[in-house]
Amino acid sequence: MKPKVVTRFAPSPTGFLHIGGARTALFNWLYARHHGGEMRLRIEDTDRARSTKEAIDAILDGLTWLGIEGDGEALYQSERAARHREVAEALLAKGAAYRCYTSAEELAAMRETAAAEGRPPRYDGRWRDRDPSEAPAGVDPVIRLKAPLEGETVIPDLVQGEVRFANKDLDDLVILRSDGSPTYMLAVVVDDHDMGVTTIIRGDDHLTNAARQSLIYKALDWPVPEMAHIPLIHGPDGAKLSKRHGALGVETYRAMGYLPEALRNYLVRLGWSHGDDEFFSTEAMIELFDLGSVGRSPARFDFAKLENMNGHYMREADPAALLDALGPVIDAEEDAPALKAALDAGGRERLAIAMPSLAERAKTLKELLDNARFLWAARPLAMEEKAQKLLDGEAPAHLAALNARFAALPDWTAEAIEAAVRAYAEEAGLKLGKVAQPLRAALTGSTTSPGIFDVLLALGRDEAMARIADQAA
RNA sequence: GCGCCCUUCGUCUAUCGGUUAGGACGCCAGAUUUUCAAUCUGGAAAGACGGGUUCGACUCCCGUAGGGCGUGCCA
Repeated sequence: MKPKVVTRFAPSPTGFLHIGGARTALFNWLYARHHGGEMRLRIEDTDRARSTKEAIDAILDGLTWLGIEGDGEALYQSERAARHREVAEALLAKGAAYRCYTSAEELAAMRETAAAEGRPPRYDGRWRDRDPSEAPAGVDPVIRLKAPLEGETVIPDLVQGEVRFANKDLDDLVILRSDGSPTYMLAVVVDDHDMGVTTIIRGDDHLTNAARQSLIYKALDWPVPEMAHIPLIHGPDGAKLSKRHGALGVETYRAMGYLPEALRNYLVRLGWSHGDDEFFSTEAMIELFDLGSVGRSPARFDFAKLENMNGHYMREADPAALLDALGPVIDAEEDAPALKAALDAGGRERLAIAMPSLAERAKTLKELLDNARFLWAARPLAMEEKAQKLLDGEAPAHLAALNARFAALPDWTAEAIEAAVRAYAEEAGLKLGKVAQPLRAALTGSTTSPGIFDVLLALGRDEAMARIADQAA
């Protein structure tokens, strides 16, 4: 029987959780869930200078928002330095590693000559077999792995297939720095092993590292975990995803009004497919996800498709949940304070009533919010040019007549409102549009809005009639 | 420079030697409609290039071009 699957997501907290990291986390999570296993979290904060508390929180918050939960406590790599050092010493003791006293200047010179001679810049192994007694005084050595000189290292990758590296191309990497701290290469191997990780799923920018790490595993006589290197996500222009090209923190997507389920669905389809299917519930994703269906070519991030999916999920969402999700979007608005004041002054009630109708026609919560602003706009409404035109001719008279009918309605319900407007149109011998458009203009100052009856209802009788009166003859 | 990876409509992808190369987003046209959105119908749109292998290649092999990643006492 195969051991329980354990995957891990190991971000380095030097920035925020960007879209590529989010997808890596998602794949790890799906794979673990699919196999009834666990996904552990590890914060790779070895680089103290560049790791910040804010970044760690942003990553954790981002994962939570996306609905991706790690199992068990998150491991902080920085707390494991002693263990890393211990493993490096053990390697040294068994002769699989050695102390190297080469200075930074020597290393630089080495690379320079290599470049000049057109050779790959690699450490030349000058301390590999040197006697420790030759060590220069006062120099703190690093510990390097005594990597094999010949043969090849094969990574049986679950996504990439068998990837081969000639060992001669892999030099003796540093595993412990001169200050006694572990390098990433060592720390990753030790932590993955100690955490019981069975399957490593990460970006294919780590593919070369996989070979080096594989060498460390072998030197330690530890089993090499299964690996899957997934292709990176590129920006819309095909260039590497950078801060200028869509590599925004997930919290930015939240502020832009995307729903986590939509982002997740979009992300899972970037690189992974299941026939012609596009939409997957969380359960379906977990059930169907497998690494064999992950492609090997990089994908471009496409906001248009994300928006489409987001619209889909917004239409399906619970209106009350949408109202809650609006928070971060409102905070990101330039006029956030005024907006909140308007919402508190009755806007929220109107918004709640109009929500189903609003959600139907917006692709993001940001768009929804923009479309909702007429709800709490101050009278007299500013008229768009095209809206103003709808108020010409007979329109003011019709508005006045409608207001009279509205005033007489016993109840201000969707049914009553619709019946009244339709009856008026019919009696006046007008197509509904002839009545609805002027109404829309008077009520929203615009030519586009949610369904007119929904607008009437959301505004409430008093406000609606007041706005109509402003434009009536 | 060297190593590794990649290459089907504009984008995400299906295809796992034999298909009119399918779907989705976007785009265009039409239908519907109280506007917008949604929805429905239809349309334009792809195998980077050159060689092989094969009865037959998008699919396998080689090369070229293009792209990506790596090449640190960063992670």
